[in-house]
Amino acid sequence: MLSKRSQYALKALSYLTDKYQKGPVLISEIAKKKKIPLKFLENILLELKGIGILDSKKGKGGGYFLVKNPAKVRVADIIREVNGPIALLPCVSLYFYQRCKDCNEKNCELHDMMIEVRDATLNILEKRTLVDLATI
Amino acid sequence: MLSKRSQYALKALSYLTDKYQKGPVLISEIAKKKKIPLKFLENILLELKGIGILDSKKGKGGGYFLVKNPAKVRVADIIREVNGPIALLPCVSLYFYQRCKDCNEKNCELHDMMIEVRDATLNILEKRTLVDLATI
DNA sequence: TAAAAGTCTACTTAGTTGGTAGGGTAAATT
DNA sequence: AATTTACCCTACCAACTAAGTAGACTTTTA
Repeated sequence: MLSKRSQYALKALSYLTDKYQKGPVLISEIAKKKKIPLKFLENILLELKGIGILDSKKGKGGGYFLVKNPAKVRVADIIREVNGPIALLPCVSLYFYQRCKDCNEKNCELHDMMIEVRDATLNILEKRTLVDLATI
Repeated sequence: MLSKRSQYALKALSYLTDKYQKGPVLISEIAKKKKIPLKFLENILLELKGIGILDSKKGKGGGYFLVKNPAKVRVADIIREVNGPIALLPCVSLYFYQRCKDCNEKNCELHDMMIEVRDATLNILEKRTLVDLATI
């Protein structure tokens, strides 16, 4: 399951995609429209700014805005950043790979099936971008 | 990600599938062969017995054994029991459905995509059974 | 009746989730 | 230059989950 944090991140990005190239958007506006706790959202947006998807402007007339083209930001990458691995096991994760101790992958009963699940999931999440989350 | 508990459950069931209809298997044997902490495994097997997949026999010559035909036990159902929902959001889960508060599904930005991911995953996990996890 | 084997209850330790509170700091407007 | 607006940062917290550990108890069978 995705964390609330991830859900909120995707929803906030959806809103900012709607407002792409229309100037900064207040955190409080996003929070209200997407029904996200304000201070929690603040923290999430900061993380997204940290990885260069968003930028912000201070002072009057400030707020957050997308800096990357939303058509180029993949949903899978947002989930990886905010939520963590997409795969069901660390030993089949592409971005968070960790060897199983006490189980060599070559003859692991679960390995092949989990690779399949991962690929089926990525086949969807790596093809979707923020544009697919836009509501307008 | 799957919990350790789920991984252990699947591995233990894999072993018991190998030994299907060959009499009870000691917890300690499963623990050793599959490298699972003994007391943790004990607890997991008890849960699996509780849902009627396994049964056990006490005393000397006792142990655990599969009671269901392993070809009829779906991996998806084990994961649901031990790990919980397979879907990424409660509002798209078939067995653990919960309505999103503050977001109506009809016009939720995430809903359709998450349904797709769920179906792609189930398409694999509901077709695999314990027989697919057997090593012999 | 002793030994083997599963059953049950309780506890621990560590980490994560989903927040809340409050002040600090930078920038724009007046 | 002062003020306001709005982002930035640190700390804290309660509840929950994961991943075990410990130890006593009960049942079976040789």
